[in-house]
Amino acid sequence: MNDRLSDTFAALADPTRRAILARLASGEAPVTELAKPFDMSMPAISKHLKVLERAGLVARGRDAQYRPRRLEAGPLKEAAEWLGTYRRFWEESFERLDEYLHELQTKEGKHDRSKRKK
Amino acid sequence: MNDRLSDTFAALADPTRRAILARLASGEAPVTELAKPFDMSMPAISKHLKVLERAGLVARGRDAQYRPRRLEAGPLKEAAEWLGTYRRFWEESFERLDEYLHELQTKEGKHDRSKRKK
DNA sequence: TTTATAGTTAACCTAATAGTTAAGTAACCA
DNA sequence: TGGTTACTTAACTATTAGGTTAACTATAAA
Repeated sequence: MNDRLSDTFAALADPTRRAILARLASGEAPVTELAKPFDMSMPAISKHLKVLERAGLVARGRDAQYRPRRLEAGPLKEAAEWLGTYRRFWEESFERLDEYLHELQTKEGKHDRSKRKK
Repeated sequence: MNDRLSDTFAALADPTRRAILARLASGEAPVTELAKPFDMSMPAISKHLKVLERAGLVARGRDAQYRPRRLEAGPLKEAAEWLGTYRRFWEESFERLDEYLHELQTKEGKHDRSKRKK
């Protein structure tokens, strides 16, 4: 998995990492603070952060002994754009559902009452 | 990784699988056809398909000895919605870049020329 | 009834992931 | 100077992922 999109999706495929991003959405934070919500060792968090950094989703700052992380949205945008090319498929299914419901409504009572609930 | 979103992102984190989805976007297809573009054994493709199916991205039909796959967009929609909650971040960075460029333009030559390259 | 086509399952290998503990580095604080 | 806080790195372990070949199943076609 060497391409950008693969790295991004792989980074997002973990709830801990998504939670870290969610936290960073409300502002930059040092590692110890990012680690707080998780029942996990510091090195484990460090590794998750490294994954997020390699994917370009998170950047590392420095402030005294702190290494505050901040969100970098570029790769999220790319991922969203990739998904966007499939938008018509989920919109289509709504159209079909719509169509189906409409059909049910207009054909109401014409046949198959026996199988209708209540 | 047991949650839906993790399974979805994990499934998307592989270029072969994304290419399979892209192919399925232009209509359902049997496994042998899906396999054609790849220099990879059939069982490998079978495994990729299984990953896509477990994530709910692909459904399996049957027609004689064929097991045609089709795209299921539901999980793509969920993923897109998750990403959408971060939209303001990539829009914001454009705003900030814009702002910065504007600032550069209006403050041009006022200070710190010494540190400017070239 | 045999043969070919389409696909899956099993068994195996290697490399990467996700976690651990223990030890190291860097900056501040008394 | 010496301790404390905030990390990171190293070394290890267990599990999962992605690939292979070989063998199996199911349907069609001769």
